[in-house]
This record gives sequence, C-alpha cells and structure tokens, in this order.
Amino acid sequence: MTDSTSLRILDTAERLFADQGFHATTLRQITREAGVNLAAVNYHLGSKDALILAVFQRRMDTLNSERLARLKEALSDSDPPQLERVLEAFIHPALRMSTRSSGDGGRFMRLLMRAWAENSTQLHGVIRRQYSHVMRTFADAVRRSLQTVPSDLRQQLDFLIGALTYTMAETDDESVEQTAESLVRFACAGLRRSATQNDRAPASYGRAEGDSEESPNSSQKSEIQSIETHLQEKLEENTA
Amino acid sequence: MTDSTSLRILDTAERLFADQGFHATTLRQITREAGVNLAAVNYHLGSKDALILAVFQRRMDTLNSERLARLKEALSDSDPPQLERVLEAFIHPALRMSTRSSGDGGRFMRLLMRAWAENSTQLHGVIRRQYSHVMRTFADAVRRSLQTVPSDLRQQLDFLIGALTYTMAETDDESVEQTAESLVRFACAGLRRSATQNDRAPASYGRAEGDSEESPNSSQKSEIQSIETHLQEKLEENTA
DNA sequence: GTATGATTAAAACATGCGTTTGAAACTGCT
DNA sequence: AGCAGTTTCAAACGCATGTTTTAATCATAC
Repeated sequence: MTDSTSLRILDTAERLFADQGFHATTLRQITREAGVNLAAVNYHLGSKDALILAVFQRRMDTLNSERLARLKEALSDSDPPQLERVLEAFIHPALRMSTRSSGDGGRFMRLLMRAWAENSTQLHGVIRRQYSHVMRTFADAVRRSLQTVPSDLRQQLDFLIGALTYTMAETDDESVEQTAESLVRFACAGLRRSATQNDRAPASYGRAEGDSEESPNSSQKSEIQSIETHLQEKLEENTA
Repeated sequence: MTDSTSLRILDTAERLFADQGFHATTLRQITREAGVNLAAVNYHLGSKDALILAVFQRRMDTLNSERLARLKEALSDSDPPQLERVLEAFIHPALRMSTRSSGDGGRFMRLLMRAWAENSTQLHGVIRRQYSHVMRTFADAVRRSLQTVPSDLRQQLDFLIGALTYTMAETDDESVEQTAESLVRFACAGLRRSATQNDRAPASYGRAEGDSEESPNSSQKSEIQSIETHLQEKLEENTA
C-alpha cells in the first residue's frame, strides 16, 4: 500500500485522469510518466477499472474526514449551529482540494466531476456510498441551523453541490478563500430564503410570508437525531 | 442535411453519448442501433469528432434561442426587469431540455456536462463561443435587475450554472416545474444577498472565466449597454 | 551463498476501435 | 432503357488498447 510504485501510479493516474478523462488516459501513458513498467498497473492494482476506483477512494476519504472534522467544530461552538459555519465546513475542504497548487489532493474535484459524468455504475456506487453518510449529516446540521424542516432541503443541497463542483472545476488560481466566502454567502441566502417560505410555492415568487408548514412528509423528521453521536460514528468510520 | 440517415445517426448518437460518454460510445454501436451501415458516419459526417460537434451544435442553437426569447419577454414587460423573470428565462429552457420525456431535445444537458468534463479543445471552443454571448447578455440583464454592479457577478452566475447543470443531470422525473421554481428562488436570494453586501468583497478577484481577458474592476461598467439592441443581434444570430 | 518469494521487465496476445475501400444498389434524368 | 451521381453495404486495414505471459532481477531469511 505504501509502496513506492503503487504511489507513483496513483499520483500520475490522478493527474492524467483529471486532465484528460478516464477513457482518454491510457495505461501506457500513465506508466511512462510514472516511470514504471506497463505491467505494474495490472500487477499492483489488478486492472484499469480498479485503478480508477483506487484513485478515487484515496481522496474521498480525506475529503470526508476534513468536512466532518470542521462540522464537528461548528457544532460544538454553538447550538443551534451557525449556518455559515456549517456550509463553510462543507465548501472549504473541497475548494482547497481543487486547487492545482495544493499539492497532493489537487485536481481531485475536477476528477469528481468527470467521475460523475461518466455513467459507471461502479463509480456512482462508490461516490453515493461514501457521500450519502456525509450528506445526511450535513443535512441534519443545516436543518438545526435553520430551525425548520424544509421539504426540499435535499434539492437545495444539490444546488450547493452543483455550484461547488462547477466552481471547483473552474478555480485554477489562488482565489480559493474569496470564492469559498462568496459561495457560502450565496448558498446561505438561498437556503434561508427557502426556509422562510412555503414549500408548495405559488405561481408567483415574490413574497416571503412565512407560514412554517408542518411537514406533510413525515420522513424528514425521523431523520433528525442526535447529530453529535451520528457525527462521531462517521468520523470514526472515515479516519479508520 | 434533412437526410434520414444523418438524422437517425444524430439522434442515436445524442442518446448514447448522453448515456455513456463520447469515448465509451462506439460508431459500431451507434450505427447498429440507428439501423444504418457502419460507414455511414464517415460518409455523411466525416469522422467521429465531427459527429460529436454536429450533435452538439444542433441543440445548442435551440437552447440559446429559447433562452434569449424568454429574456426578451422579461425585458419588455418591465424596466428594470424582474430578477425572477430573468433567471427563469435562463433556467427553464435548460431544465426542459434535460428531461428524458421531452422528446427530441432530452438528455442534452447530461451531454453538456460530459462535454465539459472531456477536455476537448474543439468542444470547449464551440461551447465558449456560443455561450459567452448569451452569458454576457444575461449578466447585463441581472445587473439591471439588481440595479447595482456586483464585482463578482460572473462568479455568482457560475454558481447558478453549476447548480443548474448538476440538477439537470439528476432530474430524471417530471418535477421540472417545481425544480425550476425552487432554483430560481434559491439563486435570486443568493444574488440579492451579494448585491446588498458587496463591501465585504476582498481585493483579489479571480480571473473571469468565459471570455476574453478583462481588466480587473472597471470593465463591468463598460459592458452595460443597450441590452435590447444587443439582444436583438443575438436573437438574429441564433435563429438564422 | 543460496533458495524462496516478491517485484520488475520486455514482448506478445487478443480485441475492439475509427477509418478506408471498392463494388453493389439505388436515384433521378434524358 | 441507360447512364451519372449518390448512397449503402460488407469486408478489410492499420493501429492502439488492456491484459497476459515468461523470464529476469531484486530482497530477504536461513
């Protein structure tokens, strides 16, 4: 695992996958640029598909750990947590991993976008499996921050993920801090606006007459639980 | 052009590209499912790369036309235009084109996401060229709606594009109307929030993605011009 | 020092790709 | 009918891919 050859392959593959895509990157190119033999990939990783999954898993773990660690801080600092802190915990680690100059983890988000675009069942499975835990945890935190239960929170968070992913693929330079701050503000406003508004919105958009609707779909409520213990589990899962 | 063979190829290719990606889709699969001979692609379109571009161009024109048409309506109805109407003009045509059941144009957005993920210089060129006009027009409209000149409007619109693209790739079912409405509300809140709090924006402004390099801060003002005439040009360009 | 197992190296293998070819089939016109 | 131009077809070409194979090299314990 900590083997030098495997590491060189993973690093090189990550870079080339991010820049060119999975299909377009050949094992010959990877091994040539990594300075290892062609057969090394199949020997150490098994196959090209396994290599793709391995490249992925490595960064995913790091990203989730950092997100959950930041979220834990935000939760322990105030109750209910501040929405800005929660979103920041979600956004900042990702943006930091997307910058080219941030060493190891760089380009990872570009890669995530590719992985999502490719319709590989395997890849989607890995992403979903690792993501859903974290997403649920963050969704709970956001609900507590907003002190309401918006019926389409999941969709709102998808908006955030989309904005984040797209932005990350574009952010080459070192304006990460400013970008993160900007996105946090953007998303906070969007979430708060939706929280103070009827879910089944009328045809006109304008007003914000908040009648905090008792949720018709009771499923969301049951998801609310002790966040701290939930979070603790996830942290242990990911740092294991 | 209106040839049956070419059309069948384009339609089938669009579907398969959207579902599997460009590289993963083979000409043999396309021609088999289209019920035409393998050589037909090279005969009618020239090459696989040319086919990809052709598939793309076809929908791009439609999308841009619909967006600009709706924007023109919004602009002629009130001055300054209502922000909700402007964003709706941008979002709704795209979302409608993304649903599987919407006949011809369906799946196009999934395809756009793929095209962006692939790093083809040609493809990026086509998208940028066709997109930047429209983006500039919409950016102007948003500025007029907000009645201010936020320094990082371009970035905010990138947030919107990201949220939209990601959402489109996810929206399989027929909740398009609700999704569009939700996203409009979300983005309006984000944009308005930033517009009333642009003093916190720091000095470093990342380079504006999308078009020719701009001078840092003074350029946005100069971009504001007669939107109606600008829009008219673009409409004629796209429907030609 | 040598035997054993893990790693690397070079070459070949099988397969599938985009493209080309040249003849057949079809079209519309005189 | 007969010809010219266009379109279809089956087959093959050249090439690059992921993978496998077989031998060489290295590391390590006895």
